[in-house]
Formats: sequence, structure tokens, C-alpha cells
Amino acid sequence: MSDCEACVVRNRAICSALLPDELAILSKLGRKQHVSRGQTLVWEGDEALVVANVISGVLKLSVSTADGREQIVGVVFPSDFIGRPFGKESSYSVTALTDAHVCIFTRAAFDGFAKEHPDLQHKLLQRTLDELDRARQWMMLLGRKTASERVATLLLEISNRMGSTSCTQILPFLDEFELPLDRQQMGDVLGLTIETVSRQLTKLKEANMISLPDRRSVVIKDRHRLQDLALAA
Amino acid sequence: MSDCEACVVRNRAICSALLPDELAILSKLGRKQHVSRGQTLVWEGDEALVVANVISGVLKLSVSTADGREQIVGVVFPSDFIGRPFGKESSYSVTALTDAHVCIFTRAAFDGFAKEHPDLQHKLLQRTLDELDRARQWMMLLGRKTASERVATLLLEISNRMGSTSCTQILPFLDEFELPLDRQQMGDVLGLTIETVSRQLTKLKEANMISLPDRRSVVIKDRHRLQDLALAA
DNA sequence: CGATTCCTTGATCAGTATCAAGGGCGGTGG
DNA sequence: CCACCGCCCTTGATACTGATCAAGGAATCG
Repeated sequence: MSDCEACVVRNRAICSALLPDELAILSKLGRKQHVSRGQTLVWEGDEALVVANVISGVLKLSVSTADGREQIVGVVFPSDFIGRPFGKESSYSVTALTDAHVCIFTRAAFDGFAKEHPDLQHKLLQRTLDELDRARQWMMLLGRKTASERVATLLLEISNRMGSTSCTQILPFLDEFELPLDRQQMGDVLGLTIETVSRQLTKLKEANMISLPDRRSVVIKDRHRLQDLALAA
Repeated sequence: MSDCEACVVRNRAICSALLPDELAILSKLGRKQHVSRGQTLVWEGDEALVVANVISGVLKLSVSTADGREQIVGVVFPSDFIGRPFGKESSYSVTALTDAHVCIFTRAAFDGFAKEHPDLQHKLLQRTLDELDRARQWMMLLGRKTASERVATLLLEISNRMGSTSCTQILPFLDEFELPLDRQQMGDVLGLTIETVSRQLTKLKEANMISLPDRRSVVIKDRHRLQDLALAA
């Protein structure tokens, strides 16, 4: 039973569709939960028993094969919605990439509430449509882009998403940021190996498009050339 | 102003969320339109001015780069919904792969109607969630599967989707079917070249998993082995 | 301070793309 | 009805990108 009024993602999460008294009801259904880096909230193939809003931190959605190949199919940031409302098992796992806080609901409770609140469903629909567009752009990357184009695209995407959810300032993007992903995870998002990611980052650094102050930090030094390389439309 | 009551996809399209009198109103907003093979209904980057239900035929959703690379990011079958309701430009083109009939609405008219009909939005949300799950499974294919796994997966997927929308019988899948895609388009869905697709089909044929009576026909002779190869969960 | 984990770099390999040629099918016009 | 033409598909030879194998180095944590 959290204080939604004071929630840092209050105005960006789907909750923004609700009036104060509706929010009060929803707040009784959910609870704030800490998730440690590496902890898995939902397992691929399990029935989707919970949904959640991300308050802080970054989580990955991932699919894997029996023989151990993994593909990250989504990365979620603060104010994003997690989970599969209205039935069905989850087709992917949800795992924290950083320590995170989420506002979690049982699916049954959330579904019941959502059924009564069309505005919430509308917000959810818009978010899902946006997510689908993003997934499709990523399909183009995975199907048709080269390794260097993929890495450039990822850096710009993270820059944009971190910028738009940044608390400190409402910028369209950030030129300096901390990667929420390690090299292996970058490979898993891009459909590449860790070695290829590393080599491409080195190339971008040598071409003076970026610098890498430490293994988790990126500074974009020439956004324009990076965008050209990323085939940004 | 079409006769929705008699519509062949009446019970499977999103219209199934509506009561007869609501359907009568919606029917006045839309019209039935023929789309010839190869004709493009929506262009990538254009403002999304129309949405539609597919009545018959098959269409592709595709994204392309300035230098001519193309990725098919979705294939839609009868009863599927096309378009991006509630604002935004389309992030992909929609083109008929076969001659098709669609029930088309201006986005403005559809949005207005949908706003007043939560059940319709609910149906749309469920469809969009399903589509997102499918897109994410495809991301795994594009990022991590080998050429032979990809081709096997595609054949099974088409078999399943044609089966579930087949008018003649409600089967879970079909063992014999006509491909709505030529080799180039199969490559564009799978992130492969036409030559690689052709070679993999030949291999599947030589391994007696399928036969290819003519260039557009496929017969699945050993679904079980094909599923193993496709890494079907 | 040592151990472990993560990252980079190098050498080699493999899978798929590219380049190139030929064949079969369907459509068209004589 | 048949011959020709064009398109799509298959197959082969070669090239190249990124994967794999391997080793060393840097940052992090106890």
C-alpha cells in the first residue's frame, strides 16, 4: 500500500490515466518491491501471475533456447509496464539488470481493476502499440543490420531512453551515461557475441565517435556520425 | 457500408467484441476494399490515416533502409487487424502479398468509435499483446537461430497461421499449403538471402521432412522432426 | 592483496552473403 | 497449340563477416 501521489513515476506510468480516488483503490492492490540485480521476477513459460510498473532501475525481457542461446527481447526503464495482463503464460523472463524498485500487482487483481477502468486500458494499449513498434524496429536491426550498425543503434537507443526517463532533467537524450548492460547483455540484445561487441566499441572509440571512460560508461562525442552509422531514419 | 453480419471474419476479427447495433454503426464508418497483390496500403513514415481488418488474403508489414535492405516485420492473415490507431505515423509499410479484401476505416473515424467502446479496445489490446509476443519470438529467431532453424520455424508458423484462419476446417495446423511468400519474401522475413532460403529448403526436402510439389506449395512430411529443428518450445 | 569476473585483443574457422550461371515454369503472342 | 520470353528459383564457386577458440589484462570484490 504505497503512496501513489508521491510516486516518482506517477505522471509517466500508466497510473497517470487515473483520478486520485481511483489511484487510491489501485494503490491498495499493489505493493512496492525491491528487486536485486540479477533477480528474476517472472520466468519464461510460467503462468503470468504478476504485472508491475517499474519505479527505478532497469530490467531485461529475455527468451532462451534449450541449448543455452539467449536473446534479450526488451529492456524496460522506470515508468514502463511489465507483464502480460489478461491471461496467458509469459513468453519471456523478466530479470533485473540493476537493483530496481517495482510496483507489483497480482495479475488477477490488476485484471479485475483494469476491466473497470477503460482509461487505464487505453493507456496500456498505447504503450503496447509503442512497444510493438519498437520491437519491429529491432527486428530490422536483427535481420538486416551489420555489427557496427547494431552497436551504434544500441548506444543511441539507450541514450534516448535514459534521457527521456531521467529524473534530473527532461532532455531528449543524454550524451554521457552509464550502460545498464554488460558486454554479454549487449550481445544478447544485438544478436552478437561479446567479442564482436567489444571490437565494434573499440572501432567506434578509435573513430572518435564515442569514448569509454570506464567499462560501464559511454560518452557520445559525435552523435551525428553515430546516427548515420545506425541508419537512423 | 458492408454487411457485417454476413462477414466471413465476423467472429474472429475485433468486431466480435461488438453487439449487433454497435456493429451497425461501425459498418457505416468502414468500407470493403479490394487490394491487388503488390499494392501498398500504407507507406512507412506516412501518417497512419487508415486502419483495417483483413477479410481475405495475406499482407506483409515491412521496414526498409535507405540503401534498399528490407525486413518484413509481420505477416497478417484474415481476421487480423492492420494499422496504428491513436496517433503516430506508421513505422512500416503494409503491402498485399496476395490479392486481398480489407474492411477499411479512416483512423479518425475508427479512433472516435473505439474511444466509446471499451470492449473493442480490450480486444485490440489483447491482439496487440499477442502480436508483441509473436514479434518477440521472432526477435529470438533473427538474433540467435541458424538458417535451417529459421526456415523450419517459418514453415511451421505459416502452417499454424493458415490452419487457424482456414475457412474450410478448424484445424490447429495444415500439413499441405500454398506459400503466400516467394523466396525473396521468405528471406526478408527470416533475415536471410534468397539463395540461403533456397538451399535450406532443398536440404529439408532431401532430409524428407518436407516436399515441394511446386514453387509455391509445401507439404510437411515429418512435423515432429521439423519442430525439433525449429527449436519449438 | 589476491582472486575472480569482465573485457579486450589476436588467430583461425564456419556460416552465410555475394557473384555467377543455368534451368524450369508460367505467361504471351503468333 | 506451340514457341518464345521473362521471371523465379536452384545450384555452384568464392568472399567476407562475425563466431569460436585462446590468452592476457584491467577492474571489482572479498
